[in-house]
Amino acid sequence: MKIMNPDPAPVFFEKCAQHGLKITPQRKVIYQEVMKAKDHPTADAVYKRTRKILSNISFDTVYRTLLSFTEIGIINLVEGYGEQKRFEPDPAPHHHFRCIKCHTIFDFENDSYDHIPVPDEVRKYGNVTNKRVVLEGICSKCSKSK
Amino acid sequence: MKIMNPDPAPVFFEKCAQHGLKITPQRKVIYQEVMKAKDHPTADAVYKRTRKILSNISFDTVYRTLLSFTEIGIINLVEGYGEQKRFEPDPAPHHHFRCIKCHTIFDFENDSYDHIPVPDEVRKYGNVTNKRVVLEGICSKCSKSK
DNA sequence: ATAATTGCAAATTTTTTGCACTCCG
DNA sequence: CGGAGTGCAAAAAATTTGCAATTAT
Repeated sequence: MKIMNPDPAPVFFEKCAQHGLKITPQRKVIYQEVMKAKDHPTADAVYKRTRKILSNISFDTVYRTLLSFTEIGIINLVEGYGEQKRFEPDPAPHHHFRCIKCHTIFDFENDSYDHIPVPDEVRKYGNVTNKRVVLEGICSKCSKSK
Repeated sequence: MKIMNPDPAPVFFEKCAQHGLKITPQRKVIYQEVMKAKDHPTADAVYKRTRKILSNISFDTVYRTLLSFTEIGIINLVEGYGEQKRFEPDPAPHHHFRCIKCHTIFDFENDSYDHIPVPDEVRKYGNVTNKRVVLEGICSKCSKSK
């Protein structure tokens, strides 16, 4: 027998319980689909993927659920330049190379970047919970197609 | 006699000439206003400021002009999370502390951040033209108002 | 002269809000 | 049962596109 919709990881249930979010079939599917993503999907992309499983789920539910997940720290938002929101399912610390033409974000890991010190000066602004190095430039694909 | 609208800095004329952008009164005013900004204004904010000088300028002109300026490198876009675009008039290399609650961006300079090396691994993605460290957290104002 | 730019308007796209119905706890 | 969550719909906000009149080179 094939398992069609295995339950999400325990962390999902924990986080939801911690923050008083109810477990619904929609949320389970959205969680699975967004965590499965290798890219940085938009809400619309997640919506399209979830529809293959829950054919009558609404975009609003997906959109609001992704925002909820972001609030409780299950996923994150990644930086863009005023385009659509993009979600980051990967919780491991990592850094970004962003193409300024096509807006693709390439993830990479770098131990020394992870450990850059927070300047004292910044402490006055607030409490740093996240560090990321953003490198920008033109990706190889875009520099070819000219 | 009072100088009402002094000409923009020479770099403005140079950059425009370099990229074939024509010098128009609108562009001169938009340039002056955006460069004067101490914050990271939205197009709408720049529009409101330019209207005080050119009372009949349209939002579209401001919006498109800011995008043009971004393309030719007079100003930059700063990273956000899918909100409105925000423009960065400061050309000096600097880094950002972003409040994840109110989305305020605090600029800071840091020499060692400026000089972090680009990992070899990243070269395969494309050519890096810009480096920025983005620190995220909750700003002191937001952590008070709770 | 002529090609770029502007202003206006409309069309898209993205995000937010309201509300009745449903369902989880 | 009661409040949180969903789906539908509409509203609001932001961005993009088309075009005729204007203007810089």
